[in-house]
Amino acid sequence: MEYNFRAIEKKWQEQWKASGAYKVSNESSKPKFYVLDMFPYPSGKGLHVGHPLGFIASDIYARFKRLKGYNVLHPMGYDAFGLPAEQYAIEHGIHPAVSTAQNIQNFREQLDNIGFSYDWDREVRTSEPGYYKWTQWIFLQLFNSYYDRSAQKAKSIALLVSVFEQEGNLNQECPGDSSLQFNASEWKAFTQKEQQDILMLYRLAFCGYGEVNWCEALGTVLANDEVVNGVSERGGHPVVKKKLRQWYLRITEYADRLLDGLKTIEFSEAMTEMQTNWIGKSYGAEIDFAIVSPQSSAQLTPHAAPLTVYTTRPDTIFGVDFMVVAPEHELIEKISTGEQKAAVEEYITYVKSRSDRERQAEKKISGCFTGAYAINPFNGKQIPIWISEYVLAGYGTGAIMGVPCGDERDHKFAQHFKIPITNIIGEYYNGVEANPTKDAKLENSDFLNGIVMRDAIAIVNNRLEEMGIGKKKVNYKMRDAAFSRQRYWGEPFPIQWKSGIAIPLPETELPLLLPEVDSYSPGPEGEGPLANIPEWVARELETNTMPGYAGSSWYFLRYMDPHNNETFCDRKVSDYWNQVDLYIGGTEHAVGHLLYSRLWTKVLFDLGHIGFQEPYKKLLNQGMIQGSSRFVHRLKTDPDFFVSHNLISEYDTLPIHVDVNIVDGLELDIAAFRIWKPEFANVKLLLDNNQLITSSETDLKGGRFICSAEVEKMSKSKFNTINPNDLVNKFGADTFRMYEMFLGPVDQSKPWDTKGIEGVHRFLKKLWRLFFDEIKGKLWNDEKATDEELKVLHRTIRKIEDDTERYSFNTAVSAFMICVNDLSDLKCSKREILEPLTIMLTPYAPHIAEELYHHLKNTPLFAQQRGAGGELSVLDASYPIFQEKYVTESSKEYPVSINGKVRTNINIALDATAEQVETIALSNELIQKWIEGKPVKKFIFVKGKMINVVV
RNA sequence: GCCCUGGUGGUGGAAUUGGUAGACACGCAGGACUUAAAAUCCUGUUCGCCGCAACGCGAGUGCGGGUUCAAUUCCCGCCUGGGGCACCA
Repeated sequence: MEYNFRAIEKKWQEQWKASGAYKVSNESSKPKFYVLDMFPYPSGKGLHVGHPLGFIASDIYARFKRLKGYNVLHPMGYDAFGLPAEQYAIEHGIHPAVSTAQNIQNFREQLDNIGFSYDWDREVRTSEPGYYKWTQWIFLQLFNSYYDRSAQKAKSIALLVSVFEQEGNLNQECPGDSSLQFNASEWKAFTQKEQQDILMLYRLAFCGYGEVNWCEALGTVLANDEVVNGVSERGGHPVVKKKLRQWYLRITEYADRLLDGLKTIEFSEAMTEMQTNWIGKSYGAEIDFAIVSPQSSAQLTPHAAPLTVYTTRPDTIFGVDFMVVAPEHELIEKISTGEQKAAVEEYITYVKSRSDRERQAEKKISGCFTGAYAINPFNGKQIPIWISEYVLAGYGTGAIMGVPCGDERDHKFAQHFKIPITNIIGEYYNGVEANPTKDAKLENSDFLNGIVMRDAIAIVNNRLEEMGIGKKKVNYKMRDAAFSRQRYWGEPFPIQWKSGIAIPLPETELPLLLPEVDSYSPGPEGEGPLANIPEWVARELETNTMPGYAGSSWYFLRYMDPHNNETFCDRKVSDYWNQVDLYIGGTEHAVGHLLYSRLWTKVLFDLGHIGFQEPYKKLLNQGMIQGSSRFVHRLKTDPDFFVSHNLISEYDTLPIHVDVNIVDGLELDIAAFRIWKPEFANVKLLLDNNQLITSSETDLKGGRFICSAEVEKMSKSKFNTINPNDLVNKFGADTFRMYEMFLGPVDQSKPWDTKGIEGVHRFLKKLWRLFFDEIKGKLWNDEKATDEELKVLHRTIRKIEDDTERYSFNTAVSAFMICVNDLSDLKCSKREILEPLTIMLTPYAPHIAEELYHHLKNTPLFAQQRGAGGELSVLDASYPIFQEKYVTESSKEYPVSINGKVRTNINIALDATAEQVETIALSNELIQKWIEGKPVKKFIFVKGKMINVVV
């Protein structure tokens, strides 16, 4: 009987489906465990081998926990709204709902192939009305809430209104406009529109104006991704910044809580750092500088408005040699003087054509003097005001003070424009590069001279506050999250506009269904496609739709209670399942999805809808599977002539992508190549041994055609994608699952390489042969296991359990291999050993495990024990328990090194004392030889590890 | 420009992070079985040197320093692959 994986896998997949083996109940006496994958966007390209890496890891962990006696929630669904489906609709006229459904079906087939343990009854699709009804509902919660800063939590906006009626906004600083102040009677005197405009400045979901990438030629707004070098990626049309009405989420109010929450969850250090950097909390000060402009060469005119800069280093105020304001800064127009005006305008025009990204990455220093000067409030020094693209309008006040001796970028700026540099840190500054130290004693700093910079910060802050020209200020890099898109394929906002007032739809009218449209093209004036629908516009409904991250911000909750029509998720149910215990996905969502879903969770918590405020207890990042592309090299002068890679230095060639599937290692399958594309059918190939072959020749004359290789993103256009289906067909799901894990640590990025998959497949066949012999048939028996066999088993139990628990799936696979190798050597086919092994293997290779388990259990004895009709599945077996007594050793082969070099091994009892060990070791002949009679300086003995003799 | 990650045999990786570098697997070489192939099994496989061999010696975890009895692991300085950026005053 041989290992017929195709029949076995098909049989058990059907059986598990029929028996509802993966159905999960919300009620159980077992402890709960929630394992979640980042749900995929169902793209038209289908799954490639990179996708399942995380899915397999989570499936292994979920099945492992199930065997360990947990009630495990392990769902899957689709993040089904998104731009690609809309793009596809524009190009092909196919409704996004239709193409999305097709893609989902395709994904599902691929997923089913691999044998995941998802409870498909809980599937969610964010684009289904039954789902987005609740996305809209949560949006209304956000819309109807504000952030109470003193209580540090979200509260109902109705509450805020009653506060305003009693005391105005005296104790409720306005997050949208900190200068806004009114008392109770003023509030009551406002018109309804005025009141609503004010409330908008408080709401957690609010409407405002913001800049977007606008492409006039395409008549649409573009994502940053779609803009390359100031033009649209598609078509290369110019893109400009345009202000549009936008919805936002007031995530900035939650900055501190998002920061604090990181301490309560297990994210990787890198991930925590990324989120921390994104939030970007900094402590500094805002300082007002008076401005003067020369009216004539002799006369300086003061300006009414000051230049306010934000700095984290007020202690360096005497080192300020110039100011830089962002090119968008509103002051520029007022302060730039006649002589400089033209240059300033020219510079601003140049900057406008550039993206923020380009501006930041630019190595070349650019800038323009405005002609105006700021006055240092402490010593009256005139400081030139420049504009430069490296200062961004969106951060701080959009203006900085340049301290060249302490900041590298300022230093380069000063050097480039030959601005004299004031040294305030003495020998800490070497004149060549800036030194951002806080340890220097200040010099050239008036009343701060001799004070350590670190201490000077508070002194300057106090002085500025006394003078009324500065205040301490905490700043965040993070900005409020833009929450609207001028697109079709997303959730409609449940908002009507009446006389400029946003009115939420009553909950009873949810879901507000996404209407059918004739065309998916954008609406007029940068509005979304919904603006093209007369009925929609007539109802005065919002024409924007929600962004992709809306639906994914709360999907983990819907899985818990997916069919509930009364509420997004029953509170009792969310109390039971609680946080996601293990969340697996890629780092690409480090700051987007992961931050937004944390925000939504906190708001839902504040409003009392759920009982926890961090969605994910533990996050595991899977590495990216890269593609390993192959290239053939073609003569530049002759498109029908290809040169083997080892010879290209002698020719002028161009690399061309070739399908990795027709290259074995680096050797091209020439016959397959000629068939691959018709244009290659008759080409000439110069082989590695300098033999030239033409289309008619099949004899390779002992040569090979060698390709070159490069690691790139996995993508269809690079012909380096591998479809998991092909591998599953060839080797089976169990082999595929184990091979993906065997590839390396799950969190490490690596290029895909199929060539080792045979080894894993051989392992499963070898395991099979412990159970069955081709001639003798059944091998397993009920003989008593020997100590040695039990030692092999229990070592394996310890290793697999430990490795699985710490997500080291690659080493677990190798532990299985070692175990099966050992058992084969021992010719052990005893049930006592094989049964626990089979159970342990279940998370990794469920199909073969179930098959073998059933063979083992297919005896009258077990049938009797089970009773009539008793279901039997390895999925619910109990995990073998490790027993120390089988693996304890009494002695160890100690490596002995002399002066750090290992010279020999000696076997010493583990319970030997240090003195005994020293005596034994030093009397050893070989060790004596190496000591060469020299005195022993030091004898180091690390129990259970090694011995080192220093002479 | 800034941030985060990696760099170990021919290849993927192991060494649970100071304590025997190269587990496990691929590939390769040789052999057994076979008419042959597939499958399977056995042996060898970091590099260099000496040698018939056992053994032995030396080098070795990107490069150069350092700390230590002991460094893939810790520190300093470089080189380099990959990923991300709204980067921060």
